[in-house]
Amino acid sequence: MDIKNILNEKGLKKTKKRIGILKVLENVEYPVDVLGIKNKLIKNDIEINLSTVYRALEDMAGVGIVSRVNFSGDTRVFYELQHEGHNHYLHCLKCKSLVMIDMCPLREYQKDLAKKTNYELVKHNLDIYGYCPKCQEKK
Amino acid sequence: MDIKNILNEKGLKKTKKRIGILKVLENVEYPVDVLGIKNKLIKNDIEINLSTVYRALEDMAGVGIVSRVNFSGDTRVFYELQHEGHNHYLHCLKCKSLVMIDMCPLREYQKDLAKKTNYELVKHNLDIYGYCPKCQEKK
DNA sequence: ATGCAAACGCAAACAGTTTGCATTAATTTT
DNA sequence: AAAATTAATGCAAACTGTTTGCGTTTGCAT
Repeated sequence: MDIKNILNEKGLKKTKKRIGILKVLENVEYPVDVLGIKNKLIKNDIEINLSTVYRALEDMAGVGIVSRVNFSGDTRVFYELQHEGHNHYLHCLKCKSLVMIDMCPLREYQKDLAKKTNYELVKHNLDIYGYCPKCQEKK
Repeated sequence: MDIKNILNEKGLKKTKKRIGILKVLENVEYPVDVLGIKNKLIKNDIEINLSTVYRALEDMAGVGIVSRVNFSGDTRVFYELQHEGHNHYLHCLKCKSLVMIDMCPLREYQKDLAKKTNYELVKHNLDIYGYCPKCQEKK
């Protein structure tokens, strides 16, 4: 994703704060929530109001620059850059750690399903929950 | 699931309100949110306080009678009876309709993944998003 | 029937998110 | 390059969904 131009290309204004948000998302391994983004910006000396972060992300999600993610048992909204592909996560129910799953077993399945149902399918979320090796020991 | 006895079996007290909640969940096609449950109870002349619904569901989720569900772009928590199997949903992004997907392509995949990662996997969420046939016409 | 713990209602607190409005900054027009 | 236009921002307040403390009620074991 070309952070330098994407905002203008999508009809949004290219501001320091929005670019800052995109850089945060670019450097982060997992989806971040709004407060997390604000905190990372402040570490980089970019003062920003929470509602600005909310609005920027909503706008950018609207034009497909970022996408919303949410996880079971957590009411917060997380964001990530809109990936060419898509990500799936393995969650530890105890320590809340997150591991990305590379392989997606659903591409073919989604195609079949689209045919059967006549839906036009655009994305899917897959999250798998369990206990990581460390937390199994503790149990 | 045997609504008559499950509460006592799991060490919870069998009250009218909790039984009412379970009956609501039994008669509902899709996961319901807490307010939805309260409204359905009131229609059945069961007055109940919202916090009672919250606490009852949390307790029942704790002992595995019900399970929490959440959907992309909606921060509310939904509940359903804990199924022997599990459910996956097909979401229309426009009209927000929900269709249950019977077949789960992930059973084998989850087993493999558990072996590879040494996680003890307990559940997964799969939600597929797109546009239903009706909403495709409107576009 | 009595006593104890769990379940309940109510009000208040809380967390995350959204909104209205006045101000500032980015892009467009001149 | 300056002026005009419109989007983006900060701030305070509102709002929604959820949680908590506490006094009262109910279910259930004794």
